[in-house]
Amino acid sequence: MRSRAVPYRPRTLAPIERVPGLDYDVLDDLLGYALRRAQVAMFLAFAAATRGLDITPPRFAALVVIGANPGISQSVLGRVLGIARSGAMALADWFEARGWVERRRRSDDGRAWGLHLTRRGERLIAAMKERVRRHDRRRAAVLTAAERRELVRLLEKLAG
Amino acid sequence: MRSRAVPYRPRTLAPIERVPGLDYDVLDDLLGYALRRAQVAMFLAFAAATRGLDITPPRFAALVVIGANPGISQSVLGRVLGIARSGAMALADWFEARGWVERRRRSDDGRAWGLHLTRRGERLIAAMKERVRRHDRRRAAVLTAAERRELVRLLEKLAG
DNA sequence: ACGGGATCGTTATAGAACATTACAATGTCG
DNA sequence: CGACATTGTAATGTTCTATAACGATCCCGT
Repeated sequence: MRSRAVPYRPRTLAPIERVPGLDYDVLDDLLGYALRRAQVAMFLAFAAATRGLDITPPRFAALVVIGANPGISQSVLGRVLGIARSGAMALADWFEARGWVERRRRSDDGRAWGLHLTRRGERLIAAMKERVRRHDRRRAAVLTAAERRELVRLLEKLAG
Repeated sequence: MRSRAVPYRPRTLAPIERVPGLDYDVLDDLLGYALRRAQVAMFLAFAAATRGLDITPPRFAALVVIGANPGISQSVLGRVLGIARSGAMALADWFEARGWVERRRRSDDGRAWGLHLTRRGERLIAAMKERVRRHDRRRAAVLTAAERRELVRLLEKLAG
């Protein structure tokens, strides 16, 4: 059995409960674990912001990136999201089926498609961006503005 | 089509590339996105620490919690990990098949099983904890000790 | 003591998100 | 021109997880 190519992405809406009286041992000592718990919390905010839209964080990120970089290829999109080409293609298909994105031939490369938002996709993502940002801010409101800035700085330093 | 019960867990070893010249738009403004990138970075450290052991973060967390709380029930384990009972059971099965964990009847509750590490499981998790902690520290070494403490504090505040 | 409702483990089923592999078409560069 | 890389695509398989249902057991109000 090959050692698998591993999972660690919140696939659930269930928060990670802090069960009173339970010993978390070394977990409380790991940055990775603290990150995961915070990420799940922020994910709940994201889910609230996009409720009923059938949007996931990767889908959201993809739409934003396509909108900000019209004509981007599926390969590059995959690299940005950290997924394989085939996955990026599935995303593009899904968007296209909904009429949010269209593929146009590129003059500079006969192999690649250029991805573009449709008018409808643009309207949608504009509204979504606002809602996601608002919820993100609201959830982060347990932090002061200075704390929030510091947190972002540390996270980016960590992400390298 | 029902709105799905959503994904956002790093399932891949591929880092989220920072493609030069690309516009990330609102993503750079979202705490959720910064968290995700940092989490992927820490996940790489975890994967390095457990290479070849067929261990994932949820599996690791489960073993640690079982070790620190002998006799814990599958339901509570599920709540701690943020997964459904059925998933916690699958985990327990997997551990048991490997001889790392055993189920014992509990005197106080005829329905529940108590989960316990076997001798072998104890040895394994002890070694694993050390390796994971070491890799976590090493990856976090881009931060000063004070920064690391502050980061953990902010993350826990955010996780609520 | 009893009866209704909650909780535990379990099983079965379904679905999403991926990776991997292979292929043809196109690009690049010696 | 020819070797080699890269693009999109299709097919396949794995893993994680949820959901729903079930019997057994517990708990609590009457």
